[in-house]
Amino acid sequence: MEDVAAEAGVSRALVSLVMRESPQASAKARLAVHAAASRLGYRRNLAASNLAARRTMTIGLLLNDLHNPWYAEVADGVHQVAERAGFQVVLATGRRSPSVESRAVDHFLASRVDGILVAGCRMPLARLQAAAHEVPLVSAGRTLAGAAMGSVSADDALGARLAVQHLVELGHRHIAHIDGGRGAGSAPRRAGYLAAMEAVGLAAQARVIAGDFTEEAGNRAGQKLLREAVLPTAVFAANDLSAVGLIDALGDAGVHVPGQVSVVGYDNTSFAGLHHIGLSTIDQPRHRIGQMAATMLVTALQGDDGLTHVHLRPHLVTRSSSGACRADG
Amino acid sequence: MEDVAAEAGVSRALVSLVMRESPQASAKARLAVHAAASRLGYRRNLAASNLAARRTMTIGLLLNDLHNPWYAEVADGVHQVAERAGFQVVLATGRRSPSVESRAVDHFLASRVDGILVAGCRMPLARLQAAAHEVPLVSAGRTLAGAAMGSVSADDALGARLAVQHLVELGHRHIAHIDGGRGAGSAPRRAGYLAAMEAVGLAAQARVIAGDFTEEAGNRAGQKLLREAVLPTAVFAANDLSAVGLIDALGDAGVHVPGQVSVVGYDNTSFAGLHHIGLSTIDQPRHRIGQMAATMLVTALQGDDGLTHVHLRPHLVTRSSSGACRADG
DNA sequence: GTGAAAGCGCTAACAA
DNA sequence: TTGTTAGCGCTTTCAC
Repeated sequence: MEDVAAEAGVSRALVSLVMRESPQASAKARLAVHAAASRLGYRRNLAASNLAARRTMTIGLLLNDLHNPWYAEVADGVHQVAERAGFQVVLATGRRSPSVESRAVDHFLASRVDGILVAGCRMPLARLQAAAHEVPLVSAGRTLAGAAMGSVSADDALGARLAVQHLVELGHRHIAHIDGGRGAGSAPRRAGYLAAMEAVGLAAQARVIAGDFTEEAGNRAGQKLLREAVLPTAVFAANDLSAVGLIDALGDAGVHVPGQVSVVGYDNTSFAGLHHIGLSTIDQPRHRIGQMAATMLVTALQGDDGLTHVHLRPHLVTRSSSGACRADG
Repeated sequence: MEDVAAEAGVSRALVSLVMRESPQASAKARLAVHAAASRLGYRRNLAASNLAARRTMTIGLLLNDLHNPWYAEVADGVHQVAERAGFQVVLATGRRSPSVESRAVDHFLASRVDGILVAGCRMPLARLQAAAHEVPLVSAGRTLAGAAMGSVSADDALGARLAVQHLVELGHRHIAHIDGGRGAGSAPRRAGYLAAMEAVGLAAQARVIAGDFTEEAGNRAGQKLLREAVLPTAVFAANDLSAVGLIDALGDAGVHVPGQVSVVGYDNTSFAGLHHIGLSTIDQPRHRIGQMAATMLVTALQGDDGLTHVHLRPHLVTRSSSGACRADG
């Protein structure tokens, strides 16, 4: 920095101001300094800068799983908001492992990020709670009841209700549900399904088949249904993958979708939109989740400590896997 | 740190040693210091530490697009190697935009990462070149001819050859290719296809149809083929998405796959393995690419400056979309 | 806009 | 093992 000041023929203090993009520096000074800096190949040392300034203007974003495009969309929303507010986003991945997540959070904390955003994270609540006491923390995608932190997620129970309502409107009464076992979101989706069936007077027709969010589980569920006396006229699967597995099992048995059985999935995964599959499904406002979570965090960082828990509305996407109920339904 | 030393009843220097996991600290000292640290809620300030040590033991990994699972697998390979070597990996995403990529690299450089890994990046070569002069840099997934940097990628021409050979072995002679336009990897795949056709004496039967790596393009290509006098008996698509679009178009026209037309894709995307699709395709060793790239970078960081350019072998994955040539082929 | 001075919290080199 | 002594490269404050 010393050298840059000399090269530009100004003071060290001015160089510092320019590098920080302070409005106190005149336009010509700015130019002179930048020119000198690039001539010398100088660039500010963030470690030194952060150390002296005692803040980093950085937020750490922990993504549970890079393989899942869900997180990519949340990250897009986060980046958008954070950058507009002048924060750098640094990413880390938990690779589906709580201990890796935990180390990532430690790294964020050691790096003195100004705030932390966790997307779909699985580490123990107590661990997160502890982190939240060091720095503002918001969870995206998973509702966390913890104190001192915020969360933004989609309303899974509502999503399930939308799926059931859609099928009911198509005339279906025998609507089964393939659930997601102990997976994330499985419980509220199942509860939402049961509540919705009851609300339309179909509690007696409700039927939950165990699954685990895999294609394989959807396939098994399909084979199970096919062995029974009466085939339901519609199935609501807890995610798209099991919906596809189910459709496959039905197809192998010569059962037409949606002619004989309608199918609705959940998540609006990328492949759901492939023409070849055309799955009706429930879409989560992933981008909005990211935006809101980032907004909440940025607001908290700016002093207005308004960490709350918000639920966003999912919506139905209708494609070719759902249709009118068959005659004998 | 001062406080921790007091609390543990030891010297500041020892605390520093313990926090750095130096073997010079005795086991009991280690325990005492850790206990004191957690009692006081102390954690090392990485900014200060990096500043004083003048290295960060960190490598920056720039992923071109989080939405593409390709990068997730590369990242897995990178993490695995980097962590074993004691490096922290910090992630950033280019969001498919060269300017965003460029800013991410600037941030890495300002943070004084020890090395940079770029996966599938699109920023101007000159820009990367400049970065490579500040710090060791390796490109994964894209071969970069630049000096002072390494690269690890898959051999696309070989992948195309594998696809053609597979179809030839099944008895096909009329093998068309839907290409990827100006997309990444499109050119070598097309060239590999043409070379392979020529190598087996089928240069006259070679047929390239323009595409752009989308499902829509595959669909259009299918409709185009269907309008022609003779339908090829097999099609090699430059990626899975266009292969699926093609299969869809064929299906709509009542053409059976693989009974009448065999289809091979490229990339082994997650949906290719769905039973419902069952696409034969070319798989890239994504995980290996990440591992090798990280290994190359770590090696360079350890002084043995062996940055080179390596090509890894892709392989064929056979599923249900390819089969014996139809009788009149 | 400048210059000086005082750290930020840590590592590193050395002597004890 | 320990205490000491210098910085690392920057921001901040304050008087000028």
